[in-house]
Amino acid sequence: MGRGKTQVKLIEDRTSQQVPFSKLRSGLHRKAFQLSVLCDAEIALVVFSPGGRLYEFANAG
Amino acid sequence: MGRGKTQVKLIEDRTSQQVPFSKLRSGLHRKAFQLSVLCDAEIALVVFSPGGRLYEFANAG
DNA sequence: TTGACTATATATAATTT
DNA sequence: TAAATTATATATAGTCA
Repeated sequence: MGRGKTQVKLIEDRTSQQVPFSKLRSGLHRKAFQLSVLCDAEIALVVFSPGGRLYEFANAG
Repeated sequence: MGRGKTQVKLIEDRTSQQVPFSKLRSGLHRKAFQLSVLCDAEIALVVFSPGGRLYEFANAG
């Protein structure tokens, strides 16, 4: 998306991963939230960054 | 998205939830996959539909 | 950097078949 | 009708402050 078309392939450089990781993770979280609200779905989402940091989303349904 | 703007609020009618649920769940899965590949992230995603069906995505990192 | 912008790719609501 | 299409809303890659 955006100005360039992205290949779904590994961004090799760890530093270059950081901004995309942050943006995509945040978008994924938003989508999970929307699905949970719109369709009354229970969702758990767990993401570990390459650096080993944990991010999670969960709703109680 | 699409032709109408969607409110982030519960679709009350269970039948009317079904198509959006299927589309949004599939989009969420795709986004999770993209994040896992692009940024070498480990992700687990668990979704229960209102009907109690389980959908999951996980990558081994 | 971290965040804002914006041009453009993508996702999807409504529609059609 | 379930799948394909299409028009449009949304997400985001690249850019810049």
